[in-house]
Amino acid sequence: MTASPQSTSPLNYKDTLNLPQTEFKMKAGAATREPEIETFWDEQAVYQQAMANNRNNPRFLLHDGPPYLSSDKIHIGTALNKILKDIVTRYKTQRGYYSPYVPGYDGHGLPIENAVVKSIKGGRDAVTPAELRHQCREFALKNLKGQEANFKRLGVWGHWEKPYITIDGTFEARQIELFWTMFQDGHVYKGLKPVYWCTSCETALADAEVEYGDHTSPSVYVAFTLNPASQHKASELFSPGVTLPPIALVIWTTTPWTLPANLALAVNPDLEYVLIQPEAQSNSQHCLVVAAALLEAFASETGLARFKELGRCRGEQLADLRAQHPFIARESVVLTGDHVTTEAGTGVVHTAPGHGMEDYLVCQAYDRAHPEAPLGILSPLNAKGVFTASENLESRLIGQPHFKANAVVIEILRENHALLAEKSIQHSYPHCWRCHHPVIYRATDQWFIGIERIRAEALSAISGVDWVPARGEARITSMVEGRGDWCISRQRVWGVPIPVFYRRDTREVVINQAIISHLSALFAKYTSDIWWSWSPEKLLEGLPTAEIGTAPENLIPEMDIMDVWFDSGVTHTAVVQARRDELGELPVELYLEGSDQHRGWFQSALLTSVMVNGKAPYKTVVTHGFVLDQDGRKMSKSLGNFVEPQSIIQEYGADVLRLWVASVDYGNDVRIGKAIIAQLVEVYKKIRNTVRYLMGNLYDFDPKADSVAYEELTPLDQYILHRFSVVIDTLTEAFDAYEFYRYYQVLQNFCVVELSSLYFDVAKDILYTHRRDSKTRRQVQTVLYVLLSHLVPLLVPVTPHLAEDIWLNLPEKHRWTEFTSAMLLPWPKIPDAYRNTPLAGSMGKLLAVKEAVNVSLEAFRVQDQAIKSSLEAAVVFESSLQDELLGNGMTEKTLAQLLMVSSVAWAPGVSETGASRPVVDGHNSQKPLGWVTQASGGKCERCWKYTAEVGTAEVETSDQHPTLCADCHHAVN
RNA sequence: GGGCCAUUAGCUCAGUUGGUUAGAGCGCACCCCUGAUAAGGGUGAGGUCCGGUGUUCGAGUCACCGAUGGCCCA
Repeated sequence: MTASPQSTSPLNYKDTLNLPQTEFKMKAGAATREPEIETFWDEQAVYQQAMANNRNNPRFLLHDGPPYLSSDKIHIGTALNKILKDIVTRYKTQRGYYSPYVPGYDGHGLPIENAVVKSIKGGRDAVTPAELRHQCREFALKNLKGQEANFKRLGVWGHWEKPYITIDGTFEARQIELFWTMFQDGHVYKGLKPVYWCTSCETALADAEVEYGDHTSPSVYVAFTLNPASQHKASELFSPGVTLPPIALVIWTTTPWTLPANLALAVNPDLEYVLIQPEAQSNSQHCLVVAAALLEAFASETGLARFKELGRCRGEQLADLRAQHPFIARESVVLTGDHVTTEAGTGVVHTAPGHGMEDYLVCQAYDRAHPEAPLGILSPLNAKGVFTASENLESRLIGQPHFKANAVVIEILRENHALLAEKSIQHSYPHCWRCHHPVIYRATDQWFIGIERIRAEALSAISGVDWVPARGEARITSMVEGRGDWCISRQRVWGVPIPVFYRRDTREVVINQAIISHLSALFAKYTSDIWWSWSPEKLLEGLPTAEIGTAPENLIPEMDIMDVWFDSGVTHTAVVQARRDELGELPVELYLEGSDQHRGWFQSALLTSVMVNGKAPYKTVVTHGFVLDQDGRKMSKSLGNFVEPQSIIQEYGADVLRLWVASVDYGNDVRIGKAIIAQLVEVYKKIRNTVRYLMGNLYDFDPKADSVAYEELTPLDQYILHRFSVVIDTLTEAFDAYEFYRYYQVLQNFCVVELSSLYFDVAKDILYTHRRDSKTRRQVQTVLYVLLSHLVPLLVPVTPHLAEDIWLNLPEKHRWTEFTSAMLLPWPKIPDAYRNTPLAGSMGKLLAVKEAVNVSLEAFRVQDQAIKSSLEAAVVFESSLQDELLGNGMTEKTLAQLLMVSSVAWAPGVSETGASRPVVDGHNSQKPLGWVTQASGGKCERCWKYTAEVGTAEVETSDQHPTLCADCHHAVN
């Protein structure tokens, strides 16, 4: 490279152009840039500033549902949830609402307890409950730190200095106060409920703590003979007018030891049942009832060779018949349940509510419908699984462990002629995960919250809430309509204690206002850990015996803890109400969680809120679906299809992940994967480069001094402003309706179609080649500045890092407010004058012509190889179109600019001459609108347009620039 | 096994109360530019509207059955 550039070199003219200048990088460099920006936000306390700015405005409170602290990492679904929330609070803040966001964490519960137990050498028994709780607390707090860092790295803003945590002493203090409130109002009661029980470990097990494995059990068929009144009814049912021998319903069971607790027989209301009479010599003197579909299997299993059918009926007709218990002086009532199937057995199910979950549920339903004669629950076993003395129980059974009781029961059945068949089978059966012994269902004392009394009120509260999407209302309504009482007892240690004592002498429950107030103050100070490490005497120290009701020495503390759903359920009061000075009154504006929370948090919050506050805790509930992989499959270890939010952030940045959240219709399940992220990266770049173009071309523009009045802008300028106003309206509507994917679609479309491919492309010529301070250039810059100043705030809710990166790269003169951070920018409002529908109509026609010209130019370029750049072409339109294409401020010059050709001319009845291509209206191809031809004249070395002026004597003699057109000649001088 | 939901182009989304030839952007292919340059522009090809049956003059849209996937429950 030795030759110096010649004065006529085109390269020289490049230096005379007004090319873009900006410090704003094309590449985001998110991995390093985003954390810098987050540090800036922390240093500037932008969240606190934003809250302070809106402190006295109307409130919009989104109350955070607490993620569970079982891990220090966050799942992609949690990221989706947090980002959605962040989009909402940022947008509402921009709209002027006071919209604080207090992050929450859920820190009690079995998964944490189990994880900690696993890490302890020697397991649960190696440590005291107090020590175990200490470790659980450490574990939860460690995870909180991890999750918090992950959430902040998503760009989520909020009150990170003071989140709420369900394991805080102050929270626990509120929680037992709320328990007391419900207790006082009669919502809390003690009852029996079957739970998985390991008689070897003598402990209750959660569902997650049982493992299934093979087990050998006796399989017996047992006859339950109807009592006399029912005998008559059944007889009429199956065989009217005929006197039948005694009728018995036949059940099948693999747990004969549960027969002493039998209280009912369940049939399926929709199944057909058949009554048969075995022929003599068989081992039954009764007529037998079984499901018709199972008759054949039943006959073969019991060796019933010959029998005759006496009649049939539907299950629901059997309801309310009463049978005699085969060996206890008690009746067993026939009830109906959909859980009865024809998969196995007889279609009549032995029902012992103390020993089976379905049995329990179906009996609860029966008791709700028959409050005058409830069945109740029987479970005559102690913690070791040994039969205890109970009413009418055979003495042979008392003292027997349940697994030995099987043989005794079978013996008794045989003696009583109730045993139709017996054998041994192998089947899948639940076992304890610790000792691997078979487990049983055993009814134990549990604390419940009654639902019946508040069900109607809860349902009416539901109908007053705005559910988004709307189908959520039907979902939670049917769940609340059908649910039973809420068992809040858990036989664990990592949780808030159920704050009651029992008297040693009378076993009476002791709880009162004085005790709760006292405990609450202690919990707030020391946390509920003291329940496990302090004696009742110490817990109640300073409280007069008179206020307790008995001497502290006479008290035993309840050892059950509360269901974690109770913890998180009451945050409306334990957090929002408790911090009402900061957060305001209930109900809050919004709960926003995954759709699984219809059964979880939405419901636990609603029920507790209705009980203590008499209303729903929220005005609106938004739910989102689950995150699946790009093939629509659930993420699982075996498929190895997990998408980690951290890895996306590391590679592409949090804003790309946030853009993903904004791009999907979260009302249904959403997908994520490599290809989807790749697409979002492209869109992110497009938006970023759109802004970069704006910034680069405004470097010499002072909005105060250089702006051009709207009326003096060109039609294209005004059209873009019109389109932009429509876009902002649409985005606002989309955000108000929580339809963020519309934001994504519309914003992307605007950047691609209106800006990049139309306006920016056309404007380049003016921006680069016209004189710096020319009016034409200032017109364009005026529009660019409006776009920039209104676009940045639009980016804040979804891509805050990008918005801030722009703001920090903006020169002082381009900042339209004095805010230190883009996060404080209000939502944009565009002047009404920019809405110009008539202009949009006329410009629409011109743009259709531009499309048609583009097609012709493409053919001219590719097929004819007549041009390369479109500036090498000119367009000759049919003269009659002149009125349509010009006017309204449009001239030949601006029309050529719009079409990006060198010139536009008119000719009557133009026809193909030489190298040319017709311009055809796509919808009406009969006659061409005109023709594209090669531009005539010389190429201006500066603006690259072809004009007759280049090289003419006039230009040549006047200065040193013989290769420039007239316009450039002016611009250069 | 039951309840609820979803399924339109490779991807993300539109498709009015049933009404012409089902749209957009991205991606892809080809081409242009090299003065937004790890950018920009143009043109074009992509659809068994998950499948089947039915209602209707007419179905992506309504009804029923089924498939796949998801959530909740058992």
